[in-house]
Amino acid sequence: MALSEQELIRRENLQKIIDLGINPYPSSEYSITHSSAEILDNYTEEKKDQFAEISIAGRLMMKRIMGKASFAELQDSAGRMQIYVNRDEICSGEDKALYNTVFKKLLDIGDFIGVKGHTFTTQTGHTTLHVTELTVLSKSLKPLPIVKTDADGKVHDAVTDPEFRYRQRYADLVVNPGVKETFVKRSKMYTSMRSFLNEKGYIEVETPILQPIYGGAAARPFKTHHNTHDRDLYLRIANELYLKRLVVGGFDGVYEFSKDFRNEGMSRFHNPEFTQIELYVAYKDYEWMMNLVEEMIEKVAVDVTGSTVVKVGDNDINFKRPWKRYTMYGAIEEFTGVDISEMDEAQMRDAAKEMKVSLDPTMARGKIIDEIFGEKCEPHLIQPTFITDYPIEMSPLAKKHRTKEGLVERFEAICNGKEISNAFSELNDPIDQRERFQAQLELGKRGDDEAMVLDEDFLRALEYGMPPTAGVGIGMDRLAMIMTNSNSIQDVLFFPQMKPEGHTEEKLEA
RNA sequence: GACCGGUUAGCUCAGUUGUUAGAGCAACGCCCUUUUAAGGCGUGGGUCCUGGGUUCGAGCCCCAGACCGGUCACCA
Repeated sequence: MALSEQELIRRENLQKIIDLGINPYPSSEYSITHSSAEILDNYTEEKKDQFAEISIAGRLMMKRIMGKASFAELQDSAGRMQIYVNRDEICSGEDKALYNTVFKKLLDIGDFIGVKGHTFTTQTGHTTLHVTELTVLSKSLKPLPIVKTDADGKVHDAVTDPEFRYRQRYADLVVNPGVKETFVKRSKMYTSMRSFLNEKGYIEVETPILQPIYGGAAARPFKTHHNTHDRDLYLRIANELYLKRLVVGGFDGVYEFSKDFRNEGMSRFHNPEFTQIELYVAYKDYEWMMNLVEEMIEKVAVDVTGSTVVKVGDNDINFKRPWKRYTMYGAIEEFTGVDISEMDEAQMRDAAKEMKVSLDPTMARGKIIDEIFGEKCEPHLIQPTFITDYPIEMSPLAKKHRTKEGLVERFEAICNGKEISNAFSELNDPIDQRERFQAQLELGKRGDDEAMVLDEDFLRALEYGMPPTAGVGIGMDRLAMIMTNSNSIQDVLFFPQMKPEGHTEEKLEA
């Protein structure tokens, strides 16, 4: 790629810095006493002494040069603050090159510098670092987009092109205010859940991502090959079956933040790799798990946003316990006025037709129920809501309902019209489990490429005996979308999957 | 996968009825010692996504393709 005019000038500036005997990429530690935020939040005229000899480091993001003195803005990981650079103070001797040449001409927006000095308040009332010593820490060769924020806080020329933002997240993070905050919140979600679960004594574990048999969900996998054993392996679509093996082994509470991979379509709710937390607790059931999920996510909301009420688009979503609960049939009756619980497949088809829900002729009873629910109920469930008691056909890993024929002990948590969580009383009857797998195999033979595969080793584990267990999976990306008011999964993933850029492809082939 | 929209300077965007490509910021030069979307004067910078076509002439019209987004379909 040909370099732009500005890139050429930056390379020339780099060489000129070297020619002046300054290392543009020094290796020694630069000692920082404060972050920009620590200064801005704590400085007052009375505490001047505490801020008399301090240092900060970061990117130069703006220069306002006024002859022999200048203002500039330095951005560090905590924010941005103004610095004041005076020629005769950073160049106390005769040689004024550091100011006249290096600072004024050779330093560009995006360069990392470190500055030492004292804090003061300008005539216009802005806390500013008065620089007495300036060190070049790293030269930037590529111009960053310029985004400005005015006195009213209005952002001008924000980089909005999603392609730029997702492909060059590093630049998006530097220039767009608020992007970093999204990811800090995402991180806090993890911290919040970890502390919640650790306090209860559950153990965080790691299980294989490369699996000989993919299981625990219905999805198409990514396939890869292990040369040493000369066999195909799959990237996990879920870690459910491995965590249950650990429950068999005697861990009564295990969880894992699991990066899972599904070789399927992409949308603003789907990325080929995504993250779930899965948790399994022995001697519990799905009723117990509902209470735990409520409690945990309410805490997450408070830890991440400071409130149980989270603004998402036009909605205020309230995670305060208790959440609304419907059975699946109950939800359908609530939103359509039709009780389908006693209907056979043919009656259900008619009912669906009446509701203008379009069905595939191959759909069986369970699938029809799911279709009606997905069409008529799910989009209306904005506030966090539990839906319980799913048809058995769609839940091959869940225990049969203790009283209701044809259903399983399963719940999903729905929020903002989307599933965020899925849980069961886990099926621990090895004979029933084998039959369910076999039913899935039949589906597979009929061409369902998402049907589950029979996992003999998992069945062997179940045959040793697994205690009654409640299990849950929570979609971390979708929860992050809600907690950060993001409209797309790409906004809560640092590096969402993208098709390759044309010119980088050529380089790979060369 | 289908439909719709987008792609012009480093960034944000104009570009009329087809005839020499525009602005702001950024960059470069000069001035300026408390400015803050700093300011003043001046200058340079373009594969108009790619490839074909129509035309005397295409950023603009036509065809094909690439990438991005949205909606739908698919999808636990």
